[in-house]
Amino acid sequence: MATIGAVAKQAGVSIASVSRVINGTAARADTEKRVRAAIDDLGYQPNSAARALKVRQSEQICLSFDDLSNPAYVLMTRGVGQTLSSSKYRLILSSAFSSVEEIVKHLETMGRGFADGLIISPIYSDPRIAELISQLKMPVVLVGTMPEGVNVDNVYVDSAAGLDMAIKHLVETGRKNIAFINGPVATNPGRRRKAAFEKSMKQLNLAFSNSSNLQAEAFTPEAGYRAISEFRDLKNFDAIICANDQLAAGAMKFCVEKRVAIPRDIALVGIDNIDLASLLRPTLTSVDLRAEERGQIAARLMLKRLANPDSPVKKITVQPQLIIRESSVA
Amino acid sequence: MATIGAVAKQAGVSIASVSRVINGTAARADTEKRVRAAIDDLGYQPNSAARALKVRQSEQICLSFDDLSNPAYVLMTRGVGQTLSSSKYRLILSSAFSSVEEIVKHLETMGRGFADGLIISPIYSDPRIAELISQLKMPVVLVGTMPEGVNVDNVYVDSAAGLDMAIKHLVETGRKNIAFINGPVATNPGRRRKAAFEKSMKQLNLAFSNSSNLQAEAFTPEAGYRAISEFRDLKNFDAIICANDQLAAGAMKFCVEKRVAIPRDIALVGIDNIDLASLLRPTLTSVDLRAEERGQIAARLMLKRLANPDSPVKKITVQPQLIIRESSVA
DNA sequence: TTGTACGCGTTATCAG
DNA sequence: CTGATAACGCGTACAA
Repeated sequence: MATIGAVAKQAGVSIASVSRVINGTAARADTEKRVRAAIDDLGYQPNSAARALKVRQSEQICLSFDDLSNPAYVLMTRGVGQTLSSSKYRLILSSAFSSVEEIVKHLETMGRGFADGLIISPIYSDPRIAELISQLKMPVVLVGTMPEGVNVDNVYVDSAAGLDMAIKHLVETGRKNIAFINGPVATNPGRRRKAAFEKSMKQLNLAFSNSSNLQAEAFTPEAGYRAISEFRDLKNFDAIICANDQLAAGAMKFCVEKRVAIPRDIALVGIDNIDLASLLRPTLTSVDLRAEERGQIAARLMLKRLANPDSPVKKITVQPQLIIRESSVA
Repeated sequence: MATIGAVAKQAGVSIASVSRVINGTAARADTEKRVRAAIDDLGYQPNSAARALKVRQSEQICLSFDDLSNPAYVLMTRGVGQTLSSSKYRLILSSAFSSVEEIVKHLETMGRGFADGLIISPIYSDPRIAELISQLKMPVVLVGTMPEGVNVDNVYVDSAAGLDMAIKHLVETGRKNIAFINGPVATNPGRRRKAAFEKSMKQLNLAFSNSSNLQAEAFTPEAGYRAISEFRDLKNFDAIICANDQLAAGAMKFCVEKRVAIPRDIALVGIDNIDLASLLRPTLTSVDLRAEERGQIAARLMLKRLANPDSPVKKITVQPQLIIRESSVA
């Protein structure tokens, strides 16, 4: 590979001049022209390792989350990727964190400086994670619930409000007995959605019990299918809210098989509004948590922070939106 | 951030010794112990830019493809990510290539050395792309159809065989008039699937014409919906094959709305076997192109090539599998 | 405006 | 087995 030295020789100038041309510092017109010609000629590309070593910047941003099999994270990744693609930063992806240990290990490697910033959406809460994030020397944008004691840029979606919208919508359309199929309550979303559900139900004076509140073992369709099959009697309910669309898809599948009519017998509402929601039959009413938009916002926050490291920490809250489809209205 | 020098001072040894301990070269037991203690103490992490500069390796692998909104690529990304996560390599993602220009630009930046290898799945064929890939100094694994004149590791799925399986399955289950909804024929998959469809149809002596061969403007459900609505009369057909599951989902939606019964009036078959296929109603018969597995294989090929740069070029062919579901059998 | 020379943090060579 | 030291390729004082 051609180095800056080779370009300098070819152009008959010093390496300093080549560097200046590349980095846009002043240079005489004809110098610049010769340098550019040499660069083209040799197909020169600045070595990123050398550059990174010198300027202490990798031009890379790391995006970390639990798992790419969740379409909501795919949407987020798309948002981040889109925004980053018009910047100088590359996207490095780090997913598949099945345990707190793995996140901790990953966070520790951040010290190597291979990324200038970290956008992270941790599914688990753990003091170690919070501690490590706080100690990172690089900018961090956290997507999701901020752990205790962490103070970084944050993009947050008010999923409680979303759940509330869903419940109110169901009540307004005449439903009275609402069940909830949650994901693992060991996760942040699981815990938060459980709390939000119970709060809204109480506020609206709606009855609910442990038996109307199921916990699936994952945020997947299969888990949703298994979860709904554990209800003693579906006839006790006229509506089910699922903690995400994938769970809802599984639940819907079960209903179809058991000839439970949706929405006539039971209304079904999901969360996330992934593409799937409009392809199911009946189409699925869902609370749009704007994952792609959150990804874009997170990336923009990161770019701003990188450009201006000392600006005050920002928290951006995204409002969910209820997308009403066939699964909840006759 | 602590440097290797700081560790050396703290441990009372030379930086060379620290380096040796880190890289596992011989060292006396007590030297090693002191160095390790110092490393722990200072929370030292080797700087990856400096290391990359010296050893000419970035420990990063770049995965490039068209677009993350296609679930098949998400599967592939998962496969690659999984395999890479148990290696020392990081995954850098480069998607959203809407034009040949962008791919060319991206390929040119590869010369910067920020990645040790490139796994690429180009949706477009272009001589410039082929040329650039051939000239890259780094290992490349190509997922998909090899362009003319390119000679790199390749993982290939015999989608023609898959299409053939689908057609035979339809014929065996009594279908006679088979239509094909293709994606953009400007793309590699589009072109190949068109050719494969026509070849299989001829071989089986099945009638088909231009009017039974539609071209959607993208590989999306919306495009599938619009495409199927352009058939003059659906009654002319008793089966439709779609170039991917997303197109099929759109087509299915249209059929549901128009009260065309699937599979009674029309059988529907998709390609890719993404999660969606088993969630649709009716569930969708689909040709599994094993995207996730191809991702794993591609990553493994890359790791092998990196470990052994001079081994002969490999081509691994993956066999598709027809997953029969409700949309094609009564 | 241009060129020389140094240093970024590592690894690897070569004497001891 | 260890320590001093020369690269790796680039950016930038500083001097011209």
